[in-house]
Amino acid sequence: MTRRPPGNPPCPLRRLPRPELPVDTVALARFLIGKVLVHELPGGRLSGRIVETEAYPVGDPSGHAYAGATLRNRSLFLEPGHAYVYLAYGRSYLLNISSEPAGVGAGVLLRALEPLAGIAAMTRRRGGARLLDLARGPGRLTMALGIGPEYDGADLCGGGLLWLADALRPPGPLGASGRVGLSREADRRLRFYERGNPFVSGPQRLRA
DNA sequence: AGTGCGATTGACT
DNA sequence: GTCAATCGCACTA
Repeated sequence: MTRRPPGNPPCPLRRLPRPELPVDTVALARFLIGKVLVHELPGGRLSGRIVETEAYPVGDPSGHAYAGATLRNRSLFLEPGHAYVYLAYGRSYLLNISSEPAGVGAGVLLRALEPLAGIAAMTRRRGGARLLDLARGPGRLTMALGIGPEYDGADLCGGGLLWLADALRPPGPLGASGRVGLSREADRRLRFYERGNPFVSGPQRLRA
């Protein structure tokens, strides 16, 4: 290992500018695999490599924007790269990244991260969970990185504390499967993941 | 004002 | 593998 001068970040991370994000929902879901989600906190940086996503495109009856904009889902109608955070089952906050042009409601759910920076802090936030379980699952991911409802509507391409970085290395081959936990549209292959990555969530039958 | 229901998780058989 | 916890939101009356 090469020694670096103190104070330098161990890895160079490049912020993803909005023009580089695919506007199309499914394209964005595939694009995000391998990219890095970063949360800057006073205690240090928390980050993880995105290894699993799900697309909720326009016209999808399972999508939260399907019935039109409401106070809850309005973040899905923002330009690509905004956060849509909502509470599921009264206990877990789930993070989506909006897609499609402004005024069109669609997004991509982040389902799992491979932890990179701040692993000790993430482990504390997750109550001492094992490394493999730190951010494996959409609710676990937000708990590990300290992402809550205060980030609903935040611009991840806008210079804030929560942001997207380019991949440190190219992702391996992508797998595709049906989405997890849906009663409707379960057959559509809108879940994407890095094949063989142990940090991917989901039932075994969906791993393939 | 009341009701039903999740894009889940962790504990338990 | 099964199952209950938990609460904001959308919808009905």
